[in-house]
Formats: sequence, C-alpha cells, structure tokens
Amino acid sequence: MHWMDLYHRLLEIYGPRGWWPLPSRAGRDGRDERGYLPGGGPPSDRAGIFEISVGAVLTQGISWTNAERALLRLLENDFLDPRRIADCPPETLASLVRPAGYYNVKARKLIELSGFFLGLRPDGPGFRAPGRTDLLRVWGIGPETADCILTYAFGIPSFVIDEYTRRIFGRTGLADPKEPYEKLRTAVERGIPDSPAVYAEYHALIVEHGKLRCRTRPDCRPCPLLSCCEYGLSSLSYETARTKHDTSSLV
DNA sequence: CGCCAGGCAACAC
DNA sequence: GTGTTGCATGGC
Repeated sequence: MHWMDLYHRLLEIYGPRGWWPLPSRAGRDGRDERGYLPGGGPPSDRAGIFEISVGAVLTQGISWTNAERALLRLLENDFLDPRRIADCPPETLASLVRPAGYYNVKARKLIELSGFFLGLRPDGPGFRAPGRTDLLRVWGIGPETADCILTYAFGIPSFVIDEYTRRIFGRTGLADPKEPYEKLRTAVERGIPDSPAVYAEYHALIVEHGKLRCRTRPDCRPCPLLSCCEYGLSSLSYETARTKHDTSSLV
C-alpha cells in the first residue's frame, strides 16, 4: 500500500473532515456545530489563526472535548487574544484553562505563545507566516504543535505526526511507529502531494479514524450494513452517523 | 475503579 | 540520542 492509498480509503469512508475546528464560529460561516468547515481552508484573519494555535496548545496530551471546553472559557471571558493573554496573571489563566488539564503548564505555554504572536508581522488580514524553527523556539511548542499551527492555522504544509499517526501508519505497515519524529515526517512528506489541503485533510482523517476505530484497543469489527441501518445510524455518535460508507476492511 | 485522551520540557544516562 | 517523569482534567 502507498501513502495515498490509505488517504483515499479514509476519505471515502469518512468524507472531508473540515480542517481544524473554530469553536468561536460554530454554526456560522458555513461551519458545523463544532466549528469544522468541511472542504474549507485555513482562516485568513488573525483571530482565527490565533484561535487554532491556542487550540493546538490546549489539546496537548488531552482529548479535544476537554480542550474545547477550555477554549470556550477563554472566549466567554474575552481572553482569546494575544495581548489579553500576555498581560494576564498566570493564576487567572490557569483557572480559565482548567478543563484542559496540566493547567499551570498550559497557562505558561499560552503566555509564551501570545508573546510570539505579538511579535509576528501583520500581513493583510493575517500574519506573515513564521518559520518552523521559529515556532520550535517557543517554550511549550514541540514538533507536533508546530506542525499543527503551520498546517492548520497558516496553511503551510508540514505533516503532523501524533500518536494516532504513528499507530495507524504502524498498524497498516506504512511506517515504523518508533522512528523519530523528523524521520517519520520527512518520509510521509516525500510520499504525498505538496498541498496544504492534502496535509490538513490526511491528518484530520487519521484523527477521525484513530478516535472512532483505531484506538489503543482497536475496534476492527466491520459493519457492512452501517450505511443502510437506521438503528445503527440513530444510535451512533455524530461522527459515525455522518459516515456515508461502510467501515469494513480497514486496519 | 482503571485506562485513556490530537505533548512537552527537564533530566538521567 | 533514548528513556523516564511530572503535569491534571474529564469520559467511559
């Protein structure tokens, strides 16, 4: 199997995932109730770019639902802004992002991230995009978070390697999951088209499949009838209910 | 109750 | 460079 074979298979099964969610715009601008924009692209405005970057930090080591809760608390308290976060006492910030776990660490990371954004050069409605090494120099931004920010916030393709990626590429035999981050990333990037849309969609599909089926304890049970079974569709989670094809014979 | 969830820095060797 | 540990909440 080739890298793109898995991509096309996942796309058939789950359909376009809609880049990275912007909970602040859920239900608006063509976004769904969680803030995803299927078939969309990166935000062109500074607020959207910053919100995705904050989300990438908040979701470190934690489920998106918990990160989303913290993100909404920042939003409700008018703290989804680099200036406001940079000037906020760490204890206040920590109490706001409490649902995301590791809240003291993440408060500091958000302050560092905000300082970095305050130094970015505005460029039209957005920013001049930072380099990958610039992002990696920020305390709290490691390789995965940097690649999420580059790909999903700025639309600059840099393939995201996370635990789901390692697991799914490992189980399908596409890669050795124990390889170091940079080796895996360059291997994937050599095998797929150099397109922001493909990078963003591929990783989003990997996350979707990782959450729904290819978990630590995988659910490899195929259900060929899912697409035409009303009981199955009505009783399953929203992600699965949106599936338009059966999920058999994958991984 | 135990396990897991879209990591990272700091440190040991 | 590889391996381990602390950080901490919420869902199942």
